[in-house]
Amino acid sequence: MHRQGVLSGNAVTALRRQREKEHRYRSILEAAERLFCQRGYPNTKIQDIARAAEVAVGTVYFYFKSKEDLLLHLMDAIALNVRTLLGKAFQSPRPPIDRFQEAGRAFFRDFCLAAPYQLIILLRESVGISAEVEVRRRAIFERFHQDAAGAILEVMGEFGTPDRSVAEVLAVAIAGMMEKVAYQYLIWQDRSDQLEAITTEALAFIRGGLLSVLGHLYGKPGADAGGNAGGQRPGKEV
Amino acid sequence: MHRQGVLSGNAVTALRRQREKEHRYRSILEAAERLFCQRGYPNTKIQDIARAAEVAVGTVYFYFKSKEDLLLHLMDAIALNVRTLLGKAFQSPRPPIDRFQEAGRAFFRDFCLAAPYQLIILLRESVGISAEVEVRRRAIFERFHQDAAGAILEVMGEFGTPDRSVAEVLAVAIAGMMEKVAYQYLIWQDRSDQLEAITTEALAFIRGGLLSVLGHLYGKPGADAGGNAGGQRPGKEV
Amino acid sequence: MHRQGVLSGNAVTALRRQREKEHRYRSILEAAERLFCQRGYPNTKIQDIARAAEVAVGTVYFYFKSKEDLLLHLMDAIALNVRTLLGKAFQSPRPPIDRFQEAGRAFFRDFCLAAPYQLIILLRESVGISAEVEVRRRAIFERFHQDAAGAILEVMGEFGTPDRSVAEVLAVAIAGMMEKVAYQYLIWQDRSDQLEAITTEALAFIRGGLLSVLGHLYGKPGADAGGNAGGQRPGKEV
Amino acid sequence: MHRQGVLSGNAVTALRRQREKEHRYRSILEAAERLFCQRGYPNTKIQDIARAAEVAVGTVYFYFKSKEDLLLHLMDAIALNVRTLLGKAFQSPRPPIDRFQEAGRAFFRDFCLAAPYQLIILLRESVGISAEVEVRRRAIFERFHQDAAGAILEVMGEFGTPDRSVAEVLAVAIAGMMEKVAYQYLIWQDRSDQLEAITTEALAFIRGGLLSVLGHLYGKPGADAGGNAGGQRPGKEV
DNA sequence: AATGAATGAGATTTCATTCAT
DNA sequence: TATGAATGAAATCTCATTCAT
Repeated sequence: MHRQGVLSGNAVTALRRQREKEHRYRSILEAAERLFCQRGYPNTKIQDIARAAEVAVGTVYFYFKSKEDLLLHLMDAIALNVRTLLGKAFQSPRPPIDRFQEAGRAFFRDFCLAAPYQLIILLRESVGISAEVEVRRRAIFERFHQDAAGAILEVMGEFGTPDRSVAEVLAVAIAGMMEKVAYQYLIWQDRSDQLEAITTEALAFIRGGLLSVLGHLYGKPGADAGGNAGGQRPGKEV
Repeated sequence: MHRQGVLSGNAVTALRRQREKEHRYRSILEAAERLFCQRGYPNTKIQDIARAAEVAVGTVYFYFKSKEDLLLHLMDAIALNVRTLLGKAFQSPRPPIDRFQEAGRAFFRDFCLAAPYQLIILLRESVGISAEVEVRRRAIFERFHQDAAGAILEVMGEFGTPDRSVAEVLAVAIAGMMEKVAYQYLIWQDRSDQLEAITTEALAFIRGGLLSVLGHLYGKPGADAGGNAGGQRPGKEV
Repeated sequence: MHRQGVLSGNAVTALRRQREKEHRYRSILEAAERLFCQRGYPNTKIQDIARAAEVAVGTVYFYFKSKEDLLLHLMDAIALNVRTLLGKAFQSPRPPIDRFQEAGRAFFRDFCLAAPYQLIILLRESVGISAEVEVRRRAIFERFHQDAAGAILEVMGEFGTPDRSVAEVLAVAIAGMMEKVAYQYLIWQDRSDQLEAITTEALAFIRGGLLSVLGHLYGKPGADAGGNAGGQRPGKEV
Repeated sequence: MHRQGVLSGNAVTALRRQREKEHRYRSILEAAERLFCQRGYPNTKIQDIARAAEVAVGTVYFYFKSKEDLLLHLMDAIALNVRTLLGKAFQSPRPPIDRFQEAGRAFFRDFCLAAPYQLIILLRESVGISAEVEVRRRAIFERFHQDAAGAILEVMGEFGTPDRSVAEVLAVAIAGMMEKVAYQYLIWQDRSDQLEAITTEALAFIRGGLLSVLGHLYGKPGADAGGNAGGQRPGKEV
């Protein structure tokens, strides 16, 4: 009815609709995220999600093919979030070995603490749902591992010829460690207030393990001098 | 009527029945273990379990209160199995730091490889089922962590005054590493044939990380010489 | 888009839907009423009700929380029906004692004969189902008794000071009589064709009993000279 | 092994067994009676009854064909009990009309108060179970009604020619009253301490009603001076 | 006679998904 | 697009009854 500037009323309406649509999409995703964490995926009904997102059940199905699809979208969004975060840390201008510390801190501080629901979805609620979800989980973690392995290869490059297969095992080990620490101290216990100290311990462990393995691998007996260098480490870094 | 020295017919009968009862109980548990792993807990119907165990549905419910109860019993049996295994390794007469390697190898070789279904139940199928199952999971892992922390405290004892809270964080980290490596290389990928090498890498990482942290903690700059000492390690141990 | 004076298409649609919803609700209630009576509550499966009401099983559960809930709603509807009926009779402009006859006739003619299924639900199918159903049953009958006691108190008022506790016992007794007569001659035997006569006997009995008790209560000697007097009454009335 | 008197050991054993058998039978019946009342027939499992009677499930089935059969036996035992009780009262040497009072008091005092579980089985737990149980219930009550009708016929005999069909209606009405009063004041409310007074009211009501109806029937004027009070009324009503 | 483990048909209830409006 | 009533397949669990010992 009213025209504003150059946009016709319809155009304005279209824009608003677009905005509302995106808003709805996000509402649903957020409601699902929260409810999956609070009640568990199998105990969360589409009805609940619809109610929480203030839309009708049918609307959920307009935006997502199925309940599982909703979970998959959620997982993707979360994965993107983590990866972006870790990506930045890994691109730090600091020495390769330190980038690890940075990534670790980012993981705990900017992901686990900042978005605990997402952590829970990734580590608990998406486990054991179905073959397809498990495939997606695996793909997501595979990418994390590749990123981490890439970072390790860089560290290796400073010692000698990088060994991809060793790097991969180490990447998996490191990822496992961090996931478990997060699960233990943020999901099972709530020690978010002591997370700083816990993070420091864990990262020291990782750095030590890493340097030790590399030391052996490349026969640098003083390799762990890196640990020495790191000796001053804990306090300074990050 | 009664013969002295031999069991009366009734006694023999009673014994046999007892045996059969236990056999049925185990049949059901084993069928459930297999099916939960193959199809996933939520996709396994009580009917399937009954069929696989060659009993009637009602019989499953005679032995177990509910499907969840069946899972809990399964988890307990598995936990007992792992703990017994690790317990033996941790009681080895070798130096504390080496016991870790031993426990690690036992975990991979005697548990993960020997009973992959149990590994899957523990790490995947019991995740995200219900609050009660999660409580049990946590309790089980808590015990593992305590065991590992105990072993770390012994290692610490050789350096100086043991610090329980650090030991716990390290125990969690190490457990996480091993779980993840097992999940990645036995559940997601099947690299059981390369498990030997993977185990070695992982354990070297753990030993290195451990010694490095302890070195710093107790101010032994050469701590990582431990890594050196460990240098002889990789090849020999196991 | 909108026409003044008539309902817009949407509004018409909404209205029709509302009507259909109510229609379905009633269909289910009626199907349940019939089946509960014909087969008995425990032998009536939700599936049967759904089939009879021409809806899906899930639809029954959309309208009613559970099978028991369905029964409770049914009981409430029936109770409302009876109470309305009796209420009208009790508000008759005739002398209090006559209102009883009126209510009695209404009960037999307009309720028992007109809606035998409802009678059966109230007296047979809702008995012994569960504690909750029993509570509801009791509440329903309690209200009937209060109504009847109220009517008795009015009769008493014509004799002297009303005595509530006596009125209540009499109300219960009268209600019991009528229920039993209905059960015997309409549920157990089918003497609906002779109900007129049976009703007359029963109501005469009630009137006689009532007057006799009141006579004694308010010290009208001879009131019950052995039933000497009642003579004029029964034959004529009704 | 031991002989006593003339009975051989086997005979003694046989006797003991017979005693034990009867004891078991009664234990089961009593356990069922109690549990049916406490939890309701449908919520009582054969298992529960067996446990309460301290026998095995199979033993219950040795003595009773089915759960329903158990209930039927229970009902029969109860019916026998009531009938015996009422029979004695009705055979009293007192005037026929007074025998009613006696039977009424016996019902409330010696049956309802003395064996509330039996009352509950008869009035609540055997209702709506199955067609067969309902048939038995009806047969039992039919017999009560016949007994009562017989007593009424005797009363009638003192007035004139007995009218069986009227007697039957009155019997049903009286039975209904007493059942309802018992249900209301012993099952729904517990007013067992005031039962004396309640009984008196109810019996006065019955006597009054009875005499009034008979007065009219046999044209004894003055039969119900109480009716006198009501006297102005009767003709008009209804 | 007594036992109690085993049976299995069957009922209630749930809930992801659809689709007419 | 959005709605929400309707669907119905499917799964858990119950429990009366049986029967080998």
